Amino acid sequence: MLQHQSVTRAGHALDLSQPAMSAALAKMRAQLGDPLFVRTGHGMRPTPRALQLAEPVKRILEMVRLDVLQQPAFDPATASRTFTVITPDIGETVFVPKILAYAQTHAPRIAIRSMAISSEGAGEALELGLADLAIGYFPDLAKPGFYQQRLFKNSFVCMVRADHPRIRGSLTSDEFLRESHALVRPAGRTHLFEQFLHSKNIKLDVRAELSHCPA
DNA sequence: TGGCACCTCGTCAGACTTTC
DNA sequence: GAAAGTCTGACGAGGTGCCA
Repeated sequence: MLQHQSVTRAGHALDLSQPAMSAALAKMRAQLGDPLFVRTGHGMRPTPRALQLAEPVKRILEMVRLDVLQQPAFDPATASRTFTVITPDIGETVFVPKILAYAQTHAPRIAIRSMAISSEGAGEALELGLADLAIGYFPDLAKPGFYQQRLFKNSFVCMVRADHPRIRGSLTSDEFLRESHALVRPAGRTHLFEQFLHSKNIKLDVRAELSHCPA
C-alpha cells in the first residue's frame, strides 16, 4: 500500500482483487486501531502510524524473503557433506563404487556412508533424517511422503560348484526345491527371496548358513 | 471415518465517496 | 455530474474442529 498508494494496485501486485485487498486493510485497521491509509485526491496516503510502521515491517519482510523464501541451491561441485545411503549388502559392492566414481568427477567433496538396515527400518531412518537415500527393494516405502524411482530390474540365479551335475541347463521349481542349499544371510537379515518362500510356505533344505557371499 | 457446523478468505456486484 | 477508486454485503470454496 505504501509503495502503490492504491488499494487496487496494491491488490493487483499481490494477485488479489480490490475487495480482498480492502478487506485485508480493514483487518489491519481494526487490529492496529489506526486508519493507516486515508483517501486523498492523490491516492491513499499513509497516516503517521503507517509511516512509523513502514521501516520495521520492511525489515520483517526482508528477513522472511532472505531467511525463509530464498533457499540456497544445491551445487554438487561445491557441496561438502556426507550422504547416508541405505542399501543391501550387494549394494555396497555394486552401487556404492559407481556413486563414488560419479561423485569424484561431479561432486569431489561429497562422501558416501553405506547403511545396511531392514526394509521395515528404512522408512523410519529416512523420516528421522538418519539416511538420505535408500537403494534396493523397499516395498514398505511405497506410500505418500516418499519418492520412489525404478533404477533397474533384478533377477535371481543359482550358484553351484564347478563340477555340479546341474552346471548346464535350467532348473524347474521342483528340481530347485529338491536340492540342498547354502543360505547367505548377512548380519542375520532375512533375504527378500527367503521372505517370498516363507509367504508360500516353502521350506528349503538348508545345509549351510553363511554371513557373507562366497567369492 | 463421515457428517456437520463454523470460520476464513476469496470474488462479484453494486453502492458509496472523493475529486475535478 | 462524470470518472475513478473504495467500501460493503452476499455468496461460495476450502480448511478445521467436534462428535457420533
